[in-house]
Amino acid sequence: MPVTMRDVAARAGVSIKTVSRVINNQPEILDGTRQRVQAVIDELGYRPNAVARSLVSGRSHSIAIIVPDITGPFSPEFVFGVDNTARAEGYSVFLASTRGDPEEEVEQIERLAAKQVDGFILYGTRLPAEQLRILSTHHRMSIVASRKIPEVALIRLRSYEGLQEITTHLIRLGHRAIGHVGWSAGEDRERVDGYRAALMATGIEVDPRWIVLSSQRSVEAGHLSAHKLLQQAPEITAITCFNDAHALGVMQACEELGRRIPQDLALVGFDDTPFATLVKPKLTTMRVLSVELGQMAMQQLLRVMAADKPYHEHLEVGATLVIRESCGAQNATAPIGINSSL
Amino acid sequence: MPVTMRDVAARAGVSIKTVSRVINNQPEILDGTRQRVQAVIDELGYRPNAVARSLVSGRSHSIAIIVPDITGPFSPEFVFGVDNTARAEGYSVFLASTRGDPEEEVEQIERLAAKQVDGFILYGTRLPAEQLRILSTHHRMSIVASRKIPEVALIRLRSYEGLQEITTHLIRLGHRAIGHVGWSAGEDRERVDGYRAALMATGIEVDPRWIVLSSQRSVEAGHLSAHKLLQQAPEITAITCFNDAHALGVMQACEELGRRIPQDLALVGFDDTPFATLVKPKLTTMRVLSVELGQMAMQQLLRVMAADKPYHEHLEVGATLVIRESCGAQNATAPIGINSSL
DNA sequence: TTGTACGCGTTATCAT
DNA sequence: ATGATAACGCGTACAA
Repeated sequence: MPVTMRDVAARAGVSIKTVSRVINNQPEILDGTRQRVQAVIDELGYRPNAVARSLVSGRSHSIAIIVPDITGPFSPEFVFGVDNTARAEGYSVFLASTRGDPEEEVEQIERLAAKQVDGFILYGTRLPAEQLRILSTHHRMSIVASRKIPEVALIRLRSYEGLQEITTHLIRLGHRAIGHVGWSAGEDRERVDGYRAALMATGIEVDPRWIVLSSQRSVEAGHLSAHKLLQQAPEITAITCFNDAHALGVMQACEELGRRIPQDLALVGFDDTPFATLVKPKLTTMRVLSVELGQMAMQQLLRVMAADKPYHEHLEVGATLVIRESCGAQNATAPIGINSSL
Repeated sequence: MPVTMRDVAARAGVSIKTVSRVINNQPEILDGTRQRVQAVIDELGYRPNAVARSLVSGRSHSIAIIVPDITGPFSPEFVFGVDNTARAEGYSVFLASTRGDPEEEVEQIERLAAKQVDGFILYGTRLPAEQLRILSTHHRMSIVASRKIPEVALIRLRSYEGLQEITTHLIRLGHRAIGHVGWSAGEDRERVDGYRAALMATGIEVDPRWIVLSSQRSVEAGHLSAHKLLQQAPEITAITCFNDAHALGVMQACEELGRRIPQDLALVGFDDTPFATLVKPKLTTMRVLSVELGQMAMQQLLRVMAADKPYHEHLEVGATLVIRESCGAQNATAPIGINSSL
């Protein structure tokens, strides 16, 4: 049914190869024939079949992004960044959400590998390091994570250092009993660990009651965790959070409990989601440049795909502390949120 | 380099066709041979090449979602809904952001059509109705929009009726001078028009000064529009908005101008983004079930793809008024936001 | 039950 | 400069 090169060739009275030359702008061809063939192409509305091309060339000019949850805090921005760079380089983008299920992650990789995608970007993968190393030997991929994963192409988000910085900031403001509303799944515990490290570095012993972990990253999860935390450790004067969503949940809980922020309790988030500037008090948090992160990941993947041997590379990306109102910092400055557009 | 059916066949001492039968679970085969072949498949780590399959079958088991902006207010949820249903049906999903550029929209469709995707979902397309009609004859597609578009498979979001309902609600609360902070692009003016219609139905003449349109849909755009609106028409006592982002911008402006919400000014949004319940006062808005919308679109596309002739179908999806605090309704109830998870 | 041979639409290698 | 023909990896008549 669709028009093929053969149809064009027949109609133009030339061979298939000549049509191929015209399509691919190859030089060895008379201007006359080229124009004649081009005319037929336009007339018949011929469009090259990329699948047939892929079969021959072995390259699909498609890549895949695997994310746990596209609706997550900055997945959309990340995907946007990847998508931009990908298209600029002539790649189409497959997107797959795995709901944080490691098995589904593997399934999707298999399925898309069968479709001959040229590369993968794994964002916030839940797979263990060893499995990622093996996958990296079978498929070209760039991994974006907070963990350190050996022998892969990785962009590491410095979450650990981020929470270290946040916590240290609170310590400098005079806080000693600092709680953490956190999250954990698989090997990813960077943020809690950064929080712990900062306290220990100052010689403060971390009371286990100060930490409440959840397997969710929603506002509601933060809300529940905060209630539990403030009940079992009422002495705390500051709370660090896994992300802004958790922080917002904490704010709700504080309102219910009558604890004022920042007077009675200092609070900091992580991610600098658009919410941060829209709540009262404005949320102190760590800013992550997600769009840029996506661009970096795609660029790294391009290098991985271009290399003819296994290519490992570790890049690190920091998060910057954005001091607003919720932490009660004296010299509070309030930068304009870059994520403020819906 | 990769293992092919031929390799498996040779190693197992059978023909290619026999391997094919094992792969596709066809019955006419001895259990003995099946197991022997399967063993070789596992041993060699053979994986079928979906590209070659596509070339033969003409079906790619891939579909494409085209959105103006993946980071938009409910694009992620929509994509999530599509993705879920798609995977359940064995489809992989291409995603392409067009930044609202109609030309890029067409380019992406062409590019992905060349890759033989089995269908398209166009979400919030900026293309004119006539062009969409033509595209629908060339490609299987489901279109999600607020407009009415003839002769295509469409899921229409009842934005017009939504703004009608919102505005009527405000009129019932006693407001007469009602403004609109809006957006327009291409043929899509449903929301302003719904607002207008409601006022006119009550016999209120719409003062042009009451309407400020912007080409952006960000908080910042709403902020600017609100300043302009309140300056040129200070008499208004209520504002309807294109979306929640605009409404948040209006809130910022009101704070700067010292106009209290809802006492001095009633305010309503549209979309019921997670923000809505997190700001003070909580935002009255229209809820759109984006995930479900995505599922519907994919299901419609499945019908379009299954049909052997052009298949047109018009579905409509409403938005529900969620009354919170910002509109100053007496009998305010405050449903729990369903979008509250980050 | 199993195998042979051809076709899917394109690119690439050789001739001419 | 152009063309015949063989791949690419798989499915499918049709034959054995």
